[in-house]
Amino acid sequence: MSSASERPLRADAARNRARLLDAATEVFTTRGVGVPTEEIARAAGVGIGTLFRHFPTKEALLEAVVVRRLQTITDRAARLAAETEPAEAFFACFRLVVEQSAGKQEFTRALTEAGIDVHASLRESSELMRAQLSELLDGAQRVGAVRPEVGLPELIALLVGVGTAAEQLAADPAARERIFDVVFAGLRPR
Amino acid sequence: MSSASERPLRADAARNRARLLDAATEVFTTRGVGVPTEEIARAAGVGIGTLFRHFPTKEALLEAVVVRRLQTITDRAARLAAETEPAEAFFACFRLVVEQSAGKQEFTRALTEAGIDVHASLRESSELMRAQLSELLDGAQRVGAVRPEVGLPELIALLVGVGTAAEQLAADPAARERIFDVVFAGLRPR
DNA sequence: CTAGAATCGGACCAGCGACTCCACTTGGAA
DNA sequence: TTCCAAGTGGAGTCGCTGGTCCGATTCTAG
Repeated sequence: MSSASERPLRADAARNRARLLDAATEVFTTRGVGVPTEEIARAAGVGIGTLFRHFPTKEALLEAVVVRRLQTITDRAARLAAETEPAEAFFACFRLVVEQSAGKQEFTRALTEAGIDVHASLRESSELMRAQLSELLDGAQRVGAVRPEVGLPELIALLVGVGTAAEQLAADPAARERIFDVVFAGLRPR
Repeated sequence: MSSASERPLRADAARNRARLLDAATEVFTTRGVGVPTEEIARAAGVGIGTLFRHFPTKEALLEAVVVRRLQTITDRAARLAAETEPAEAFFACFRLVVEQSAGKQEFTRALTEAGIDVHASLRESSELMRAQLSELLDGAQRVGAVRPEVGLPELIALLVGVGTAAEQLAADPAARERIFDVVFAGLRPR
């Protein structure tokens, strides 16, 4: 519905917008939200003026990046959920979410906010994500693959937490694997 | 040794220094590292000049706060380790560390850096903490209370991760308890 | 009690980074 | 091809924040 309200962008404008989003994703995720806006413009090969024409605020840009990322992940999760049986789908998605948000404090924070408060545009996509996660959790619990007393908030907290943990072990994949082992084992019923 | 090299502070100066540390701890942990230095001075009831006299840099102040916090935790952990048998000590310390660093991104980051790079003063106290943790882990593993394949880096990553997770569930102690349940269960051998 | 060394405090400075403005360029409809 | 609305870019504005300076204000030794 939002795209319906916008008149179509001129070809070059659309290209620049896309470039900005890509550059912002890259820069924000690798160097943190603290980087000057100008860096992003430079990385995208456009002027700062152009950046602010497309995104009225630095925050708006960040928001756009996060929304896009949330959507991507939700989509993949949905596909996984549809194609795999519940238990496997649940654990695969857990991995997916953690891996996709690895090294990305911003995204982590976005997830965090999913449980607290968000701007309108974020609200929608994070709601979708929550729904998807809830469904997966439900399925896995029904099949007895996950302890019944774990709720959605705990799942989200764990996702964020494991994401943080994994981030620290970026250099050591084997150790990261052990983190998954531990948490997955803990999630299963005794 | 560092206190030996300093001449004793004048009474009021010492008081102000302590106030600054307390205020900084409070403000940093509740509102993030981003708060203006001046706020801290105000919270401590001193002028900015005084703040910078005691801590030449904002970073130095943060460092002092973190060092103090690390020491406190390490001390408590050591006491726990001495007074309790290994398995219980390990899990109690896990809780202790997580709870003490809850809501404190700065401290979390400090712990993070414990695995990466740190300034000289931090290095010392974080090294002590690491040693303490290593000892606890070792004891618990020797007693068979924790999977043998979990190493110190994984433990630290988990501490940070669970800290992050717990932070999100600040409003819901029961849910937080479930996080501990899951992770502790996962840490135990099958 | 008093000198003067140690400390205080807040006006002031400098750099940085988000955002504005507008002269200039360009896509694409006619 | 022409024209102009849409779009561009980057110099400049502005507020904020870390950090300095120095006259005023305590402490405390003697």
